[in-house]
Order: sequence, then structure tokens, then C-alpha cells
Amino acid sequence: MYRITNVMARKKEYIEEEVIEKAMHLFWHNGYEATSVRMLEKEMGINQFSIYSSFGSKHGVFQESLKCYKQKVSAIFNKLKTSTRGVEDIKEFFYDSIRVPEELGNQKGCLVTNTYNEFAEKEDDVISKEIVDFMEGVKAIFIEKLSMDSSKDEATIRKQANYLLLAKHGLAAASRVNSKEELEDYIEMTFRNI
Amino acid sequence: MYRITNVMARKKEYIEEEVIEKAMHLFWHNGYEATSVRMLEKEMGINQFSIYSSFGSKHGVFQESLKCYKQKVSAIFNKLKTSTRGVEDIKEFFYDSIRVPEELGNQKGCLVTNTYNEFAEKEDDVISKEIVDFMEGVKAIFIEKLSMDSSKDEATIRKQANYLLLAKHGLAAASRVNSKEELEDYIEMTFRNI
DNA sequence: ATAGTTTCTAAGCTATCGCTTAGTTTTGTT
DNA sequence: AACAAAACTAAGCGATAGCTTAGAAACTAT
Repeated sequence: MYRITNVMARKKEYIEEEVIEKAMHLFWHNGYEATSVRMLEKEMGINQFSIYSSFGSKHGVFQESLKCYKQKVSAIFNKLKTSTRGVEDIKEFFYDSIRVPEELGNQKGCLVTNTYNEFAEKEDDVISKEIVDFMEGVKAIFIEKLSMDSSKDEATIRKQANYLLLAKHGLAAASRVNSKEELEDYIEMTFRNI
Repeated sequence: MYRITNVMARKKEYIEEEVIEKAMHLFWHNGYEATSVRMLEKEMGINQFSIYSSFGSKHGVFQESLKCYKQKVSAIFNKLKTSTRGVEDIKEFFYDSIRVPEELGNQKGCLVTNTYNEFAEKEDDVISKEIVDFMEGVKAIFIEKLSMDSSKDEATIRKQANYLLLAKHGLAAASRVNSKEELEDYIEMTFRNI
């Protein structure tokens, strides 16, 4: 991913997009720190040399994994952005958030939220800042949706957006352990006063 | 903490309760994995040998730290248990939850919740199970409080208790980064539909 | 003062961490 | 067939992880 070959030589025996997807699932399952380069080696099916020549560092593999994850879940974000029903879109987004990870075959919640939880404790971390920005983006969409109801004043919108963002965060954490029914109950309760 | 001395010899130059409190703050600040025994050594002000002879292992230090933490926050749990105003007690408990850590001089949320988040990814973990039990205990108290309102049916109580437990979880996570005002808004929003 | 017991300091143990390097194999060009 | 460039394998790098050990220091009982 770092250089473009212009001279013909031995060919790569793996496809970077494919091995990154495997890495993504491993990071998703174990978290960043608990995933060693040796584990990545096994899971991705390639040698450490190949990992480092393709992605530069463990951090690099993780960032590509995050990109991969974001791409996988981009559909539900596009749906959220393009729909125009207001609050109902956000609620649908919550339901999508517990459905899609299940379809991807991973019961470990949301990789972005998990990563945020893992890195939030460390100061000055690049990944943490990136994710905070990402979440601010989600909050901005929530505000936009809430603003479609003209009866709401600015202060209410701000409070509700904040509330929903934290609720989404809680939902992602909960989806690692709670049953689907409990998660659905939680979503219904969350939107009862919006 | 493991053995009782019955023969007189050289005296310990530290008090276990005191050094554990320092360890607790370090774990609280950095999380379990990111806290090394060398860091504990510095923070606790005692040698590694002393750490291991007093607490057996890093895990042992952490478990004692958790006990220490629980004792520090026991006041707000006792308040929650002994009050009899129903839902209002739970709300007060939420407010206490963001106030007490602040008073303890640590802005890193709730140690129990942080630990839960850190260990939830690993399977078969003793600490994780212990905390799940702890949270079930909290949920039981919520149910008790909610049941004081006789107009609520059992299904509603169950849903609301579940909702509040997840909301509490989200609040603890949020208190590491959000402002006090945002947290207060979140609490108010959470209890608007109970 | 000596013996016996415990705690102290400081060095070192093995295992694993992220990462690199040496040397072989595969490829396309000439 | 010879060569250059890139990717492969596998060994090994220094640093750090949790934990242990050897021996000096401090204490009480006799």
C-alpha cells in the first residue's frame, strides 16, 4: 500500500485487501494491545516481513483495519445521511448498528467504539483523536436530523444529540454481552423521550 | 495480606492499605494492561519483591485495588440501597457517580466500568465475571427501586432496569471525556422517560 | 552477642513484545 | 542463460513484560 511497483519481479502471494479484512476481525475480536504481530501473522496467513513491507507497522495494519471496518459499515452511515425522516432515521441507525455487526459474524460490538474505549485512557494518542473526530461527525448528523423538527429550540437539540451519542456509545458496549432482545428494549426506551 | 506473622523479625516499612490505594489510582489512570509492575513499583514506593510477597501477583494487586475502589465508592451504594424514594434514588445515584470520582481526584470515569470494558473482550476472565456479577447486583437494586411504583408492570420494570444499567454504563464511559454539564444533561435526558 | 526469622535491595530469570536483517526464491527483461 | 528487482522464509535484534532469587539489613527472643 505504500509503493507502486514499476519494475516486474516476484509477485505478491496475497491480496492486501483480503489479509487486512482478516486482521480487522482479529483486532475486533481481541482489541489492539491484546493482538500481537505473531497472531496477525497466523491470522493473515503471511510472514511478518510481508506485514511490515505492506503496512509499515502494527499501527499501520490497525489503521487499515479501521478503514476496512468503516467501509463495511458505510452503508448504514449513508442510509443515515441520505434519509430525511428526522429522528426516525437515528432510531433506524441504532437498529442497524446492532444488526450489521451480527451479519459480519462478529459479536464484539463496534470496532470504533471498542477502540475508543481502549485508547481513551492514553493521552496524546492519534487513533483516539481520530475516533473523537469521527464521533463528532456522527453528533453533527444527529443535530441535523433533530433540527428537522422546527418545534425544538437549539438547547434542546444540543442536549438530545449529546444524549443520543452517549446512548449509541452505551449500546455498542452493551452489544458485546447483552441479548438482542435487551438491546432492542434499550433502543425503544432511549427514543421514548425524543 | 496472605500470611500472619507469628514470629518477630524485621518490620514492613509500608502499610499495605496505603500502597494499594496508590496502585488503585495508577490502575484507574492507565488501565490494567498498560500498568506495568515497574510502574507499580515506583508508584507504590516499594520493591517488586515486596509487591509479590504482599499480593502474590500483578493480578493480586489489581484485585486488592478493585476492593479498595469499591470501598471508596461504597458510600454512594449504601445511600442508594437505604433510601426509599424509588426512581429518584437512582437518579441521585447517577449524580453521585459523576461527583465522587471527581472528589477522589481522578477524572478517568469509573474503575469498575473501565475494567469491564478492558476485560470484556477476553473470554473466561475471572475479573470480567466478577464485574458482571457486580453489575447484576446493581440491576437488582434498580428493579427494587422501580418496583416501588405499583403502577408499573413487571415487563416495564425489567426494560427500565436494563435501560438504566446501560445508561449508567454509558455515563461512566462518557465521564472520561465529556464535560460535567454534558453529563448532567445526559442524566436529565435519561430520566425524562422513566 | 548470637541465632533465627522476615524484609529489604538489586540483579537476573524466561517469555514475549514490535520490528529488522540475511539470504533464498520467484519473477520479467535482456 | 544471466541479471536485477521484489517477495519470500526464518532467524534474531533490543526492549520490556511478569516474576524470582541471592544476599545484605533489621528485627525479636534467648
